[in-house]
Amino acid sequence: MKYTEKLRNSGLRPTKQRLQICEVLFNTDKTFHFTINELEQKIKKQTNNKISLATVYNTVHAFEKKGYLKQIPINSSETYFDTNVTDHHHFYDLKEEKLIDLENSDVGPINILKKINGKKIKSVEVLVKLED
Amino acid sequence: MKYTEKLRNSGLRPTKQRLQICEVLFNTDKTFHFTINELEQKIKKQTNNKISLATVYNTVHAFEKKGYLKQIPINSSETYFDTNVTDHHHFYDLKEEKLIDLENSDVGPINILKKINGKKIKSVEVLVKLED
DNA sequence: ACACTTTTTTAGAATCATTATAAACTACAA
DNA sequence: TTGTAGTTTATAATGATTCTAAAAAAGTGT
Ligand SMILES: [Mn+2]
Ligand SMILES: [Mn+2]
Ligand SMILES: [Zn+2]
Ligand SMILES: [Zn+2]
Repeated sequence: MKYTEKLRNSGLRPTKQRLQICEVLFNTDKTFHFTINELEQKIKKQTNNKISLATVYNTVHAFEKKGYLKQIPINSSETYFDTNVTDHHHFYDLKEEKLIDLENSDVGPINILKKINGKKIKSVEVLVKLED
Repeated sequence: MKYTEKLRNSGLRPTKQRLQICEVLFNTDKTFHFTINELEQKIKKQTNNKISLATVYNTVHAFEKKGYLKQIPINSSETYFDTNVTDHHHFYDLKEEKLIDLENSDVGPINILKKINGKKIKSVEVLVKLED
């Protein structure tokens, strides 16, 4: 399996469930945004055996901690994740409740002038809300 | 009462509860960020009579709809609101779980180059995550 | 003040995403 | 193979938020 080593290198055992979730998440050219429930649906469609919801949560959080997924800060009843872990930004279509990638190159350079004592910047994320 | 007219102009009846919540939210020089539960605590401290949690939710959402409060998009188990409804951005201190205002003047102008067909930009918000 | 309508408040129940539990199962190495 | 730590799973618990429906308050007209 092509993800076995990746998992092992991260200190995660390459279980059947994790490998299947890897396939769904990463075995594609395009990155995408998803909620846990959307991911569960995808898993159901793309694989034969069912993975328990708890495992989906556990795995997504494990992958997030390892840096293979990113959580997107947005006010929604469900948490959104992103398989695109590069530095980038988002449109949020309020009507469709869908996220759209906004590359760094589509946003001018962002220069944060204010400094907070004893703290360093971990990330800078822009959320552009869209309406009709 | 100084908020009676403001409420009436918004089509909201100036009830005792709403006026008290106005005092807590707006009768101060400084704007601030809060969760519903933090607001409930504040109300308890600053007033004698208790306001039911449902009313706090109702009022906050009514005020948000009228533009007197803003919701801040952030991944937290509780929703954060802001009494500062001007265009501005935020630091989020991951350790302290606290928001800090970041004025537009502390961030260079943000130019969104990508356009989405049939949609217009409603807001552009920057979230800067801070770590130690 | 009174009668009438509409809005608001309220306690409690319901919802629902997420997390915790703890028992069964699995990976892996000694 | 045997032991152990890690993982999965069904299910329960949690907790923020929303819903419900009855009581209270506010507004309106007389
Ligand atoms: Mn999460
Ligand atoms: Mn809300
Ligand atoms: Zn993205
Ligand atoms: Zn603010």
